[in-house]
Amino acid sequence: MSLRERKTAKKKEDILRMSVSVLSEKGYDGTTMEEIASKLLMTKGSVYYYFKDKQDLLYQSHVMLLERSIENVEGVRHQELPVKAKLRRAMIVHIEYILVERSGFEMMIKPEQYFSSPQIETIFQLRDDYGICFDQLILEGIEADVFGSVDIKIVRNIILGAMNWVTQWYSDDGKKDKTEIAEDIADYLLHILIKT
Amino acid sequence: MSLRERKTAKKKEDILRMSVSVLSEKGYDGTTMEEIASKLLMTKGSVYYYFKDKQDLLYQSHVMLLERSIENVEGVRHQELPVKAKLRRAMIVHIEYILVERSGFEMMIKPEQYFSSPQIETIFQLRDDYGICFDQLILEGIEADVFGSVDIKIVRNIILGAMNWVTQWYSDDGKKDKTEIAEDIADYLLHILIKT
Amino acid sequence: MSLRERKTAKKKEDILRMSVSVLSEKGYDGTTMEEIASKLLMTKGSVYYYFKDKQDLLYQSHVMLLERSIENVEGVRHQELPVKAKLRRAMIVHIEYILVERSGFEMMIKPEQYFSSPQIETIFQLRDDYGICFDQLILEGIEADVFGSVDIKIVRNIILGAMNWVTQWYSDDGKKDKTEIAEDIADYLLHILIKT
Amino acid sequence: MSLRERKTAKKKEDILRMSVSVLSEKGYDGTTMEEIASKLLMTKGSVYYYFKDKQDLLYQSHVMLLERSIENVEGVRHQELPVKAKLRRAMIVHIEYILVERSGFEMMIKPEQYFSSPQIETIFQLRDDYGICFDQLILEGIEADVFGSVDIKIVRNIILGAMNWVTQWYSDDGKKDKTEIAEDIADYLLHILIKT
DNA sequence: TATGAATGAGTTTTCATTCAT
DNA sequence: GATGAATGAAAACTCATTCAT
Repeated sequence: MSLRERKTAKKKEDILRMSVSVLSEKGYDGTTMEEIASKLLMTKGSVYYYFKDKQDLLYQSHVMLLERSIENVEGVRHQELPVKAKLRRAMIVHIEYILVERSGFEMMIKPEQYFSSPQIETIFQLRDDYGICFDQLILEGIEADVFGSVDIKIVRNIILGAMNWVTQWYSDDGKKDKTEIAEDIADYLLHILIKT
Repeated sequence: MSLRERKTAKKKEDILRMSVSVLSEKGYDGTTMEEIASKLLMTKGSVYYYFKDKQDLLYQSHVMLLERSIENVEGVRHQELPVKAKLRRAMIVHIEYILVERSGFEMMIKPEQYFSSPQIETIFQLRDDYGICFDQLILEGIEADVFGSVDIKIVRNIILGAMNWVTQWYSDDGKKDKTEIAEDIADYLLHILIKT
Repeated sequence: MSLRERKTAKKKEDILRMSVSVLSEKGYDGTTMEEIASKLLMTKGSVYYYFKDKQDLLYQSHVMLLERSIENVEGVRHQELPVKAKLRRAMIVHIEYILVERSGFEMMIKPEQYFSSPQIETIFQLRDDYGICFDQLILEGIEADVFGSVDIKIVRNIILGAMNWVTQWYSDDGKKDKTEIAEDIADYLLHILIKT
Repeated sequence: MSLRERKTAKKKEDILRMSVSVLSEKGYDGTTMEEIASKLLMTKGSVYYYFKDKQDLLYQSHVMLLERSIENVEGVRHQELPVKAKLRRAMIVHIEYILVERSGFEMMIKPEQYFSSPQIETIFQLRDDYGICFDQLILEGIEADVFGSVDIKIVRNIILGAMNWVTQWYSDDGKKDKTEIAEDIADYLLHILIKT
């Protein structure tokens, strides 16, 4: 990759990162291109140099977010850890990521509303991949007879829902910090799986 | 209340109900007043006769939804049932309601994005009231020594998150119907609370 | 005129009076039918029973105002007074009327903007009649050799302009009351006419 | 100021000028943004690029008009002329300006109707400044013992009223042209001031 | 007569998008 | 590559007016 290409890629990423943050604060329609641009000290026109249209920007932001999340969890999945600890870790990482970015997962809410055919498939695919990461961690536990034989799909979604909801209620000024909250949630959720 | 007044109230409710449904399908910005109106075989102007503006319509829809949810759960809370069964029932009722309204619950996600000061407080109050219903059910269980002594706030939010997330993944054409899914989720979530 | 007719006429006048006052405070476009109606504790519909449309209401308000003004000045014109005192009196009456109604003459400003052919002629006719009242007072003075031989049309308009402008600057909380101001203005204006 | 900036400023002024003219012909509410734009061979959108909203456009038009008027009179005030001639000149200039712009002075009538707090103060300030120009010319005359010792505030307002009213009755097809009318009015008004 | 409802035409306003420079 | 300008389509909202009861 030439210097030029690298510069462009970097700029694109900057835009995406900012776009994720603005988008998740104000929502897709609440955010204007003007706004994203001006937060980056650019003009609208420039943003259009890097992205085809607003759709495209939202889409790529979305994909970036999902890919990062997957990387996070995949990272954990390949660690050498007992299965229970591994799932626990994955949950903690996910929650922390959400709380740090404080963002983005709201915009995951209704992808059908904003994307259509070629894009929506990718999104769903990534979402699914993400779910599957957890499925596999659960499956591993069941096979190791550490977890009870639950309905994986349902339990996975309970876990995802409980975790993603955290942005709705967690506040920095409570007595627990992000990590403590993440640990607590993870521990409670494990109760669903642990064999007794 | 006179006949006329009752008719007006009825109309308002019709509009609210439709508005909830369109709004939750297309989102706040994706929904036009035109659309809501035409689905009710009215004209925009008529809708504006009943509601000050789009904001107002959205706000009242939202409030209606929350109030109904509270009624639902309160209804369960006053039933004569063993505490565990009661919480289970409350969860099932909540999930079924969400799935039936398939519904404005997405717009519950970021109220700050759409409402401001005088309204947002009411919304948060109602949300809180709703949460407290569950808190009390949990507390009852703890006091009856049926549930372990969990951190109520965290567990309540895990439960709410897991339940609300259901709109994201449940599909009518799976092999389980709404009630079965609701029961399954409730049962799994009870594992978090049940003393072993 | 039957009782019924008299009642109707009375109601019409009430509406006109209120309409003049609202109209002159908020302007033609700034005033809604709703507003006029509600100030009279009526509904829009009722107002439409008495007046064909908003146009008509404005027009008749306008005419009422002009006719009253003419009556005022005509009243003075037929008094037995020396010509100078008579003109002075007419001016005072006019200014007081304007200040008491605190109204209406602003809406005289651009009749062409609001009225068209059949109506505009009447308005102009009345306006003219009003001007002519003053013209005749001036003429009387010239013929009596009390006033210099001025260009009547110009002087009349100077006088009208100076008088009508008073709503723009007179404030009740100054040290002079309405009558004093009216007298002062009248006296100064007479300087234009008085032979030296 | 760069070329670009100058171009922008020019465009803004063009819009203002056109807006003044349309506004004064049709009144605030009678004028649509569409109309202003199309007279400038622009689209509505473009006008909004330069002005925040209709309010803003009207406001700035108004201010421009007032500022120009002040400049006009100030220009005269600093000429080397005998005081009586100077006031006469100022009046003529004012009347001519009004008749040429045939314009926006109607909207001077009820600024409270269209503007509110931050704007209205500026408007009133400018109006006042304008009045003060005349006050000073009058004062000069009194001090030079050319004018009698009149109540300046009242006389100033008589003069302004008489002059501003001219748009109501002057018609190009009469036998006198704008300048002649202006001179006549000025001369008559001087009678109020001149010592005898 | 009076009125609550409904209507629709008209206006303001916003914003993603394009494009010449 | 970047940007200021311009555009136009879409949406919210207003209000005079009508009409059945």
